[in-house]
Amino acid sequence: MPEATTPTATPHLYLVDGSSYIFRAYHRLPPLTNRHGVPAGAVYGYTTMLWKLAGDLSRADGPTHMAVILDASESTHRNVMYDQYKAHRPPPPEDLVPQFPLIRTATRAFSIPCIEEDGLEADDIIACYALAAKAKGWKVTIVSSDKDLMQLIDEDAGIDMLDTMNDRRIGREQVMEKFGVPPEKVGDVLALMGDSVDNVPGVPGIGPKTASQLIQQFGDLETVLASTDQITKPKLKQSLIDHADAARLSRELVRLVCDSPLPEPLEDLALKGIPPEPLRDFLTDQGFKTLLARLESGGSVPTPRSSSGGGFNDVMASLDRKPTVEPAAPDRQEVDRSKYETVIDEAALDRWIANARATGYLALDTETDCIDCQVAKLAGISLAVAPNRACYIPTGHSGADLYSDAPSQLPQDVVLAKLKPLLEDPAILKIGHNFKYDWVMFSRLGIEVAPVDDTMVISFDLDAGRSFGHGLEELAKLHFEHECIPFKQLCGSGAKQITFDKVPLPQATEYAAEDADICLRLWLRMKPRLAQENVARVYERVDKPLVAVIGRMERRGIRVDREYLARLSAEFSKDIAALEEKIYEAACGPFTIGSPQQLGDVLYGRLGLKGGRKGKSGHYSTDVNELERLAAEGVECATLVLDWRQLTKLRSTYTDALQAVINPETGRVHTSFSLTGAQTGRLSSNDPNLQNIPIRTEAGRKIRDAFVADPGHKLLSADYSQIELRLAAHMADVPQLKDAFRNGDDIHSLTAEELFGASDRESRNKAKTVNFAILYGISSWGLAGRLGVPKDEGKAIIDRYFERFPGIRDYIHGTLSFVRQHGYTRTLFGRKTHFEPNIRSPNPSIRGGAERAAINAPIQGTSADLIKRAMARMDGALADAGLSDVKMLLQVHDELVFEVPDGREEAAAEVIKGVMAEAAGPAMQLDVPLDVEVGWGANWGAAH
DNA sequence: ACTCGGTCCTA
DNA sequence: GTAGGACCGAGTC
Repeated sequence: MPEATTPTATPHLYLVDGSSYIFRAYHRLPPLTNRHGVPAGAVYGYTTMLWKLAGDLSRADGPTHMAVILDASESTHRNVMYDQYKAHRPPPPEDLVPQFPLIRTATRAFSIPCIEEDGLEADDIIACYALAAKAKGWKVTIVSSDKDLMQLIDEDAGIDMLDTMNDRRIGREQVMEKFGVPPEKVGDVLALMGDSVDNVPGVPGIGPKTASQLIQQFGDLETVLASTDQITKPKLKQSLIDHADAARLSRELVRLVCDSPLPEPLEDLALKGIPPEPLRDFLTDQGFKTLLARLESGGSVPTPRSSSGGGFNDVMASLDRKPTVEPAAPDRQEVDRSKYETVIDEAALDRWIANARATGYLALDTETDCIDCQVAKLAGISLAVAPNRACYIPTGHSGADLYSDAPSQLPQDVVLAKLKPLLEDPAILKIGHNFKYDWVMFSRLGIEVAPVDDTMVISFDLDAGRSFGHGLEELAKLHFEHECIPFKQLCGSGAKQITFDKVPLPQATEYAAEDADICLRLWLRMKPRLAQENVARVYERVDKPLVAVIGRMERRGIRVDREYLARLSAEFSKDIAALEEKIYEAACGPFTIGSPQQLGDVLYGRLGLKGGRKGKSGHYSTDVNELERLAAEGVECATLVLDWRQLTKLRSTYTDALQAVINPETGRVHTSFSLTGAQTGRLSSNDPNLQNIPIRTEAGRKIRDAFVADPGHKLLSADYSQIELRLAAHMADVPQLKDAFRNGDDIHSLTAEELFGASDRESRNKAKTVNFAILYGISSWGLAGRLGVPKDEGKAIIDRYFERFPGIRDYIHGTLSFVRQHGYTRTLFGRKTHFEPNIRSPNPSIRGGAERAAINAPIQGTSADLIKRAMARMDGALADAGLSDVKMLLQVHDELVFEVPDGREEAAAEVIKGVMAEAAGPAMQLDVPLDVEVGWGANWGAAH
């Protein structure tokens, strides 16, 4: 029995210096990302290292005990000694920051204990464990290459080091080779030479060579300092005399603290094997396919050395080992839903309010009976003040059906009256996830919540463009590997779905309090990153203020003329019916016109037309280009279908749909704007989308007329003229374009002159297309297609454009080289959009797409920043001008729509124009003016 | 009841 | 060539 031999073997403790490892792995490995798009190069390096170490478990001299040691906090006893300690260390690279938490995840996945302790650096913890193990006669291997730790090497006592980066064992001999002194003298050498990274001062003028030589000659630091009279070099002598105190301080700074109590007893670090289960999940989740394949193949699953033949059962046998030691840092505590409280009496509510006041901030979340916050009724409110300290306050729960009683709960007005002073207190920060929803709910209940932080917006400002969304559940999984209770589990789905107010309080509490708890944890985790990753300004100054501004716009809604829409619907229906008859006649029989599949078969099959293109689905393409081609060839059926499509589109998407979304209480349509909907920083609009109301065609334009002002008011529309081209001229620094905008010249005519030496209508149209192509990330192929010319000619035009406007070429090259290097682009106001991993894809079409998007993102994003800045200031500027009854209703990317009392149009126009035109200042001075065109009328169509 | 591709509306 | 959302038919569960 091999087991019989195990107890007699000397225990061997491996202490892994995780903190120093990831810095080195980061700099040595390429900037990989995991399948979530989060940088994971260092994590991957770390994982392979653990894998290798785990493999040593089966070796005769391999580890029996193992722990990973991490740095817990910034401040240690060394800062007390010397306030400059590590003071000049630059912040970690921003694509390393998101990897820190993953290091713990990886360690946990291997079921290896992970130790960190406030106030102690990893080096000190390692020293404590090394000496404790030595005292028991154990062998110790320190897995690190940190020179400070070389002080601990003591081969006679069985302490050595292992540098996994180059797979090298470090013993006394290697230390002698490096420092010229034995391990016990390394501290003296380090004290003399200092360390610029940790800001250990050392003695000026003394580097590794001199330090080593002096210690070899005199034996230790104190003797060196006492023997300056024997030193012949005058500079060196003086420096040692002048900086003796600095040398003594340095000696203390590099001394390892080894007398702290062990955070975990040595015995608890026993490691018999690596259970495959959490490891498999981790490797899958990160997309580390090579390691996963090795795990699945079973051959190289790390196995314990005590096992007879290794293999699966032995691995599983180690499942009963003590769980991974996890530090109790605030956001790392496991979510424990049993700690949540249901608040149903006033004393408890008062206690929670006092908790929040004492903390200074709270996370909160509202539960309602409906996802539309404009009509929803409140079911309850959850609060969280610290991880696992969360509660749910039901106020609107009813029984599960008509025959059961409502549960005991506080009345809504009591709860709101008690919460209102807290929620409106400017000294208490309220944190929500997608807080706009809650803001509108509270606003409807007469509470103006402020100040607020929104973790969804924070996540967006940090990680826009990465491969994960910004929903609470998704972020909980990503940042904490925590699975939230699915809403479906509580309320079901589809026809059998119940509303939240019918959920029994125990389950409702677990779900609702968890949301607030997770929101608070996300805030603790992400808020510091805003400053570290240099996006605090765009969050604080642009996006955060928009939460309440947009909440107000959504609450106001816009008035829609229902009868007018109904008449339009009827009109369209009549025309559609007539077209259908004609189409069936032309097609020799009825079919589903709305089915592209059937339409393709009719055109190219039954009617036998030629030249059809098939897409990847194997069906004929029947898009507008194909139908227009056929129509131009005189195919009547194609013309009819085009008309049919336009009218059915208008009817289904607009005239019918808009009538259905008029809020019965307000008689208005309340869209929902998403702050995180567009990766470039634009807003998006849904339920209904009011950012795609038709304008280009005659029939479509009629729909704009359905958006009307309240009686006694006008709708006023203000839009930026050619804002993206202006920004391109500024950002790419193109003198001709900037001059043209300053002089108010026609920009497309100027481009036509430059490109073609003429500015007739055809040349101008071509130039206009080229200008847009630039904004969208040009390709000769795409431009040629748009212009209907051969690819060569497209390329020639682009070349001429770059020749005439070299700034544009430099902008494109500069943007691409930046995004390739950093993985993201930035707007003028600092907004980031990430493009990893696609910007590095080996697939040219994916990479090309990312490149075009990256060229466009700074321009589109800056435009979004500008109008957002204008919106954030608008209500205040109107109020200052005595125009607080002018209401901002809609934003359509470069346009703002207002409702203005009759007679105030001119005054409002002046203020609005001013705010929009000055939106860049004072932070930014643009080289081009921002022109704003304003119009007003009884309806939106007339306001243009 | 859900997802996907095709289509088409906007800036 | 950029950025979105909505509707429909058709295929899947």
